[in-house]
Amino acid sequence: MALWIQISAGSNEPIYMQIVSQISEAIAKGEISAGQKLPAMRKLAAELVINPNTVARAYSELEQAGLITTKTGSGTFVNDPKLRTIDAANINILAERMDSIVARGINLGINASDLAAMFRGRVDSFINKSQKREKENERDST
Amino acid sequence: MALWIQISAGSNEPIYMQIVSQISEAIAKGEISAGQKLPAMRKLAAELVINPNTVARAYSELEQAGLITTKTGSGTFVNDPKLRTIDAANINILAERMDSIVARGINLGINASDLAAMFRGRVDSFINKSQKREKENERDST
Amino acid sequence: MALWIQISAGSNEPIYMQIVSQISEAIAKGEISAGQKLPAMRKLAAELVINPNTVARAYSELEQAGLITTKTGSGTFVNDPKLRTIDAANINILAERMDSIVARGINLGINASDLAAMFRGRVDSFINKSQKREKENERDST
Amino acid sequence: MALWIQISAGSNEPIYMQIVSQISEAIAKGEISAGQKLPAMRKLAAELVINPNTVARAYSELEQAGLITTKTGSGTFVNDPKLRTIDAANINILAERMDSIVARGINLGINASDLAAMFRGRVDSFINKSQKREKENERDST
DNA sequence: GTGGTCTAGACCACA
DNA sequence: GTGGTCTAGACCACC
Repeated sequence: MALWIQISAGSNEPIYMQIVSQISEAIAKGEISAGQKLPAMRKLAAELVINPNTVARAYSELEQAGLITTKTGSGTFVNDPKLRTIDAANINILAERMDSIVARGINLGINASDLAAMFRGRVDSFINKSQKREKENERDST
Repeated sequence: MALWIQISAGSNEPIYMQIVSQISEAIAKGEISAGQKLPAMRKLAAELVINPNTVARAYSELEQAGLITTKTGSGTFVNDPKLRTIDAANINILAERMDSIVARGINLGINASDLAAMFRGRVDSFINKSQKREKENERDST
Repeated sequence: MALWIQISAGSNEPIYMQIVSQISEAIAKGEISAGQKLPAMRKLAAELVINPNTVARAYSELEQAGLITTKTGSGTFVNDPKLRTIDAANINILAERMDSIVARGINLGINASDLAAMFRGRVDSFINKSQKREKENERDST
Repeated sequence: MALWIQISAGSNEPIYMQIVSQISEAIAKGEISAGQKLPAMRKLAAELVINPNTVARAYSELEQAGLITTKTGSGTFVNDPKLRTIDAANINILAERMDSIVARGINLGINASDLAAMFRGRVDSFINKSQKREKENERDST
């Protein structure tokens, strides 16, 4: 399995947080199963072209959250996946961020339906990329 | 009109950003109309019990976003929305922020159409508030 | 490469603006090229014997102008000029600044064609410096 | 003679300074001659829709510079017009401001000849407005 | 090491 | 009264 982690340098979200989010959500969704070995920190750092300390911090946060365990000398492994639910708190945060974007768009003079259409477009392009990636992965593993 | 701005000290979002968001949303909703004077920096700072420099920074961001104009010695005023232009750079920034939200939503396990519907809902509630506000203004001025 | 920035304390122009002007002119002339790292805020502040916040403000203005990008923890870098877009708002601001100069020149008694010629001269000298710089860079990299 | 003073609210130059510049240059050019009465401060303030204190400050600066004299109860009068020359200092300031604009334009991606053409355009539009105003003045005085 | 945010308090320029 | 600038110094987050 190739690495699905994508970091965006321009984002406000710190790099280590992007890694934490993506790994923890992948675990929650079952894309990574219990007992599976995560990529070595240095390899991951090399692949993402970031500082190894940054990956170390991400793994450390994940371990503190109880999601993974590092065994010195052999690697880092996924713990028993606790089931996650879409909780109200996360939805609320998302809604607030959406409100902020809506206000910004309206202030820029974009009308309501254009704004919604634009968002729909971003969602679609996101889905398309994901599917493309999945196909590539299938082909790679064949 | 009382002051509607509410800041939460414990939040991850910096104080000046909370002010920026709330004022720009208020402008987008029409709660503050063009030409209206914003509270004086020092007064607002005193009311929110924060440093005047923090308010100054928020106002400065709003000015650079083209939403307000400061006239030294007389105050800070909301710009005419007609003066605002939709330029490519701003659209791109908006698109990036949308992408970030989409990724977050998908990571949370929300499917694509639910996400788009949710956004559409936020836009609609935004518009409804604006229209309600307009009606009240009409009634007040009658 | 030594530090070329020179600030004059007695000037009417605020210090942070002097820094903004000098850096943005240096970028326009190609004296600093895309991807290059600017001096760290605190180091520059120490060298110019001013407060780090003043440098921070200058860098912040440059970032909002789209000329540089700051990456927390690693530094501040000059953007790729190709990423910059010519939008209507910026053109309008430029036009206003030109109008201000024209009025000033006319008030000083300079006639219209002399004024235009003078401006043309400034543009040419600007371009010449850029080209000279490019040639030096070519020779250096040979 | 109508009032030729034009103030621009959006300018960085303070209003009182704009008045000082325009009156002093008008005196230098002989558009206002010695002994002539300047408009009353309150009338000028009303016409320009600004605070009377601002006009008072401008007149006060002009008096301190020895260009005008206020006689309480009768008005403000132009002193003997000292001849002014276009001095090097002013030209240098103008050149610096031009350089700043050139850098900004180049940074925005505008090429050299477009930039010069744009400036030429602003000069022309300035001249046209002046001539139009002169014609109106002629018609008014007929 | 880097930048980001905030405070406290000062002085100035402008209307 | 208004906003604009600058300093000194603190604490935090990130790489």
